[in-house]
Amino acid sequence: MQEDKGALPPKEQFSEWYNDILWQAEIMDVRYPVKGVYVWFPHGFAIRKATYGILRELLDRDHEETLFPLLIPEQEFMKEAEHIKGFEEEVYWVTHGGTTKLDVPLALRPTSETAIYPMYALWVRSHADLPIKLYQIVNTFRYETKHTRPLIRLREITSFKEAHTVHATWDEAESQVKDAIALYRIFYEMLCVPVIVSRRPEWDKFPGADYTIATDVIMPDGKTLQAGTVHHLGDHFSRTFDITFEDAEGVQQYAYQTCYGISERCIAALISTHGDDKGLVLPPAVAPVQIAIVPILMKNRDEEIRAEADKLEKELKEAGYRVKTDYRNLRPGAKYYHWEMRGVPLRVEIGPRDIDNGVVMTVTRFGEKMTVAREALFPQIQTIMETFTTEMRSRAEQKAQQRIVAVTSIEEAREAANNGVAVIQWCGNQACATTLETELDVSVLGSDVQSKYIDATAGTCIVCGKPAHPAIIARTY
RNA sequence: GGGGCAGUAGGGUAGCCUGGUCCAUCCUAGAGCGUUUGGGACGCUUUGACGGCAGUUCGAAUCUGCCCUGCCCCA
Repeated sequence: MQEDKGALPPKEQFSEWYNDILWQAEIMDVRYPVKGVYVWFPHGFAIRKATYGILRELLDRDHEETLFPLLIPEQEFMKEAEHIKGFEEEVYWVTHGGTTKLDVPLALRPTSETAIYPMYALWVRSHADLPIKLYQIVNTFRYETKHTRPLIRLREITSFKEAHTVHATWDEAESQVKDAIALYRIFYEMLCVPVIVSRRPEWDKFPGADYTIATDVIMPDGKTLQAGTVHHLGDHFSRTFDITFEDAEGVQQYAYQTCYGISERCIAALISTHGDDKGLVLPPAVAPVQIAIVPILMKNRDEEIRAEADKLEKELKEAGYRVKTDYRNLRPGAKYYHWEMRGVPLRVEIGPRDIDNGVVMTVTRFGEKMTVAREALFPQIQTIMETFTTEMRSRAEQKAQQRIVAVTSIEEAREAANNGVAVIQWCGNQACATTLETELDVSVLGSDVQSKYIDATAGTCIVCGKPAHPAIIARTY
């Protein structure tokens, strides 16, 4: 038993596992010599491309994609007081052009409100221009002072999908918030990643928002990862940036806005939710290689086997699958480990015995082996892929459910939050939240929790005993 | 923000305390040739490293300082 043959640390050691899998499954190269910024390997980038393809497809149904500049002039950036306060310690400033000091310092966007909204002020004239629903997928910069981590806490976020909408009324904006949450739910459903939706506490909302709804994912070590936020901006930014429209009666009104974002944390959630001791496990929808064909080459029948594998590859590609045939000069076992590490959902083996019997061997990433008649392969493969996706989803759901525990005392909460998400009753008072946060070393994620595993029944506050509603607490990334 | 530990081929490491024989060890990986192939193949040949700058010294991977980078703990 040689353990160190490219094997991962066990997933129970999540931190080590995570760092290692990024390297071994060729997702990110962390060796770039600037803190907090990393390089996408082609395989990781292909996962990103497929994942963001889904996100784009969902958004494109009623949004338009756009692209705003990376640089934001200081005077625009400084307009919204709360917004600045939320970001001022994290902004990178461009102060020079060559050796010349700039008259106006330029911020590298930490998020694009202050880049987009001055333009919205120009674009929005009448109620007929509304609603506006735009999004962009861009890189953003934040000078993180805490520990940076690939895909999770970055100084350059490379894959920030941010949508910015403008509406005539507060209610219409709220309805957009609900649409956005629904959209994020579908997105994570397609990644087979369970999420918990909740309303962030007042002190934790987006700087300059009326309120913030967030989606959290429970990681294998029990900490939660914020993997999507939706903000109702009210009219704070429209007042600041003077985004007004003429209503049907001819009166100038301030517009109402929302914005919502998802970053490459969704990839971190994808990897962490599904991966196992052998490597990545990817849903077929985002797997760069959906089917790996491993020909079992024998010297005396080499050409015949290659011809069969080629034919199989051609047919699978014509059926629309992303397929790779592995002709490398390695033992078959080495190839199995290779593709398992990279999360390929289905492996198809074809060797002399199979050819003689008119079959192929199929093996899913969960290790389920099946001999399938060559003639009957096509309907079978589709079924296998669908069943596999369903199985991924239910395994992930089960793990998530196990980590969500409703509790009625602070001691129980300590225990539950140490292992996942504790569902408590909370009166909504910040003092009670602070008590919990400091005593248990957790964060109050939010209230108005939307999850099928969490009961919405009211009760009494776990800290002060006053009337309360369910809230969730956890250790966070 | 505070404290601790570390940086040696592409990856993982030995050597450092006690400076010299270290043109730096082992595993892995890469390249070439050949034999192999139903769960991590084998043989031969070969490539490749002391984070950066300064200092101490006859001599530095080894000691000192600063910088850069990474990891861990605490707020």
